[in-house]
Amino acid sequence: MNRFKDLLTRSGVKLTHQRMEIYCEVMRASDHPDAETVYKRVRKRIPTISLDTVYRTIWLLMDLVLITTLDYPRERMRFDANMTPHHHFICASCGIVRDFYSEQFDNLKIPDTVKMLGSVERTQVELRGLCSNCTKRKVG
Amino acid sequence: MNRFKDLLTRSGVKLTHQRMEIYCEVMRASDHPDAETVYKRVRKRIPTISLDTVYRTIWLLMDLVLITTLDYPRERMRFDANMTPHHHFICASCGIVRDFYSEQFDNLKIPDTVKMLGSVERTQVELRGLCSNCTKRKVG
DNA sequence: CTACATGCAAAGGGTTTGCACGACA
DNA sequence: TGTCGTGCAAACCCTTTGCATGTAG
Repeated sequence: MNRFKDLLTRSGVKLTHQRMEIYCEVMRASDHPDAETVYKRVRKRIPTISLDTVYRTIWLLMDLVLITTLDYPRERMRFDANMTPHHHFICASCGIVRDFYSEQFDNLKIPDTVKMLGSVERTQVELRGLCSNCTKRKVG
Repeated sequence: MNRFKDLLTRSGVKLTHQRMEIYCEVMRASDHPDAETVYKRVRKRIPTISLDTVYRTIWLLMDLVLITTLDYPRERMRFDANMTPHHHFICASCGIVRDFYSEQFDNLKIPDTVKMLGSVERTQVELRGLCSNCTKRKVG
């Protein structure tokens, strides 16, 4: 929590109680809540908070790398007709997604802790980073 | 393509040229297009096609497990303040996402083919299947 | 004090739906 | 020929934005 305050201050961003409550709420949650859910929960403590403050704060926290999205970079839905086992390299900057193949990744040993959660039908590895194009662009 | 026709017929679904073109287009694409992009491309061959037919066909193809989404199950955006390395178990039926930890998965050896695509900063494994709740529900 | 954050309400944009017409089987 | 699929346009819903007010630093 102190780390949170420091980071906000050092980033030149104001420390409001809305921001603190929203961050706490997402931290506390283990169910990967959506914006609406965060909003409802935070409203128990700050009844006057608005949904758009939740959104604005969430994007702020993402810029500060304090939280992430479960989904791919903020985008519309994208589709894939490649139904053979494959994996994804995702560029964090431009959002491009490249398929790649790896027998090693196709056959990962499923941890016992996961077997208790349910049955696994598909294994997919996601590697995130900077694609070579975006790397060049940042250097140049 | 014959497999496609068979599957549609066996599913009691009509084989229209719109459906064929949309499936072909998603098959052919290697860039994980969104609905709008598929729409634009298919329109070159069927100028009168409409965007909502693209959407309806895409959901149909997903039900037939002929294509997938890059994203998590059709949903709103969800957030995660767990910034320590972790992985996800996703239930294909109810959409619940459970975190789990695995040092093996944290330290996967990156294939050389990926190193040529760009630099990897984060490795995350996604295991999809049926959670124990949904398994029970289907059996019961 | 002053710039930045918030709340409200309205706009935006991707996706879905109702309905009448058209086309596969 | 009957049923299902399509196109159109409007509805829907999540998310974003503009603006006046409030507040942290």
